[in-house]
Amino acid sequence: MLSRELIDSLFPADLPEPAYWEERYPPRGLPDGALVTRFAPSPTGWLHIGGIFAASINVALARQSGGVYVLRVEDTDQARFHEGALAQFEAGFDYFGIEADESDLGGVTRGRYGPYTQSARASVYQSYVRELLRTGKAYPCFETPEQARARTARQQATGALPGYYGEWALWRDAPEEQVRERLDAGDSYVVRFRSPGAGRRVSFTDAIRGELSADDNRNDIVILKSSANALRLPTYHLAHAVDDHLMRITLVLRAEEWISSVPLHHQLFDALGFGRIQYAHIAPLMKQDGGSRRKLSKRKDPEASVGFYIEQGFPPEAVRYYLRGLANGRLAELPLPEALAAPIRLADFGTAGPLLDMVKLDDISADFVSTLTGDEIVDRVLPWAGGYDPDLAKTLSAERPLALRALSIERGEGVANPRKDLRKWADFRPVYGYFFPEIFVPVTDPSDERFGGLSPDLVRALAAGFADGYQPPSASPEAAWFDQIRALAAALGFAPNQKTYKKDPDAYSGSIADASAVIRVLITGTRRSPDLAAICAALGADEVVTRARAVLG
RNA sequence: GGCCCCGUCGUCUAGAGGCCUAGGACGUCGCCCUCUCAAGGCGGUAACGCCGGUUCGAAUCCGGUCGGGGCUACCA
Repeated sequence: MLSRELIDSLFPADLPEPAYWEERYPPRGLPDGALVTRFAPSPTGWLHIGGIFAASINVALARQSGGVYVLRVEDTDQARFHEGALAQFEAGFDYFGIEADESDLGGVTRGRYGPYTQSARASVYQSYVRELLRTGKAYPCFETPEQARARTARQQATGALPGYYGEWALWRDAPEEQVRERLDAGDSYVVRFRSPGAGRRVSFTDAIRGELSADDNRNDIVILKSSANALRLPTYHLAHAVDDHLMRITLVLRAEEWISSVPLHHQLFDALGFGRIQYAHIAPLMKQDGGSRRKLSKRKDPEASVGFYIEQGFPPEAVRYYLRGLANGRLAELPLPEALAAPIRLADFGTAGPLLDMVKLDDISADFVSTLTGDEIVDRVLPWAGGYDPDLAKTLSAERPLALRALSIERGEGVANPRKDLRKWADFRPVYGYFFPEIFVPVTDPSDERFGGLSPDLVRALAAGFADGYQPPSASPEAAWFDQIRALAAALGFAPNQKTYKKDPDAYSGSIADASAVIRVLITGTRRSPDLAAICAALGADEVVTRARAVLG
């Protein structure tokens, strides 16, 4: 064992003892059953949608049990730190309404267990590393990265298990003189954990998966990164043990890729003298890729990034509802408000990774939007457009009454079967844009394919006839308004209905549906729209006639 | 290579030995409604990865196998 004097010389003289931290971060004294949870992302870019998934579960678990939800930033990897990631985290959490009880986000520390950013807690970890060194449960290791690579290569070549253990662990029991020599030479070192693992099997309980077992860890993993770094930070494993213990977390819910590390983490907690914490490992969100499925990847899949949902303007309620249903299948069968209010149960989690189904999300989203009033929709589209479609934002705020008229067609109060044509705010322009003269692009070419292949002459005749004799919808029923199109179509040789047309296609110019499609395209620029009479009422007679004439040149 | 996790319709899942000729939802297909959509109504399609075993009886238990995913970093 290395001398106390040598070990202490490795750290600042004023570095606190572990007892200091224990006192500074006392047990929370919460009632039994109150869960203290956390979500701990790394600031390496946009938050992954899986992060929102995990964060929402953590908040729900904390809130429903009367506990606390902590947001911790794990920035121990300085090389991968991404400028702006923190702001994007904030934007993401904000969008989805996920608010931490304790965090550093926004530049303000809320909570008395902070700081909640690992790079700001370097001395906390160091106190514990020094303690581990003093008690011989850790040791300095001077193996260089090149040597480590060579070691791994040799292990692979000989079929040995990779890692730093047994005969490969050259610095595990190095004599003090040797250590001192390298230190004097100014060589950098890392600190490794002296694993007590003896190659036995261990078993443990996962809150979601139940009883699990594995080979015990016997690898002397690195716990404190190279002394060559200006800021000496720990690796994930040590940081996890120290932070989750000191922040008095009671449930560590994380992705299943960490299951393999549980034996190691137990060793670490034991060596540190910490009580073990309950783990719950959730399956990652997956993506279909050819014949197989893989983890959703931020690099390859746009829908993996939280930014995607914000840019597209998916209502957060819909996304949260969908995600909640993925967490607990039972909740997917409940109506949205009930599902969002119902408790999440760890035991109800599936253990296989679900595929993210964007079609299903669209369906949920369309359902949700159909329950909103026109005012609510405008209030949501406006801020979205402010960021992603400035022209639309301008138009919308100038023409709010028109927008409300547009959004009252076949939706809103008293409508038994509301339209479900809006899934996300980016849909607004393609679906409702034609209501606004400022952003509407008239159809001027009579042979435009949107007219369905009708002859240009017929298109012009329809347009002229409609414009010339145009009767705006009055108090009269919509059916009566449509009569003018019927009459016009009949005069131009269109069949009065589909059935008649189908019986003898050659006898007609087309069916009433074809004629009406032309009017529709003239007025809206698209073959898909709500009731024509209602649209024309919203637009006003002048605009309708102008649009109809656009194709006459 | 070693170890770990996972495996019911295309997707999310219900199912904890007989209630299962496997249920629901989304998708998809057909029909109805209809001036086009979006919907809505009705109906259909479609799954227990495979092989053994235990049992009177297995999607459910056991073993194996195949497939997918993960860990095996001074990344988390």
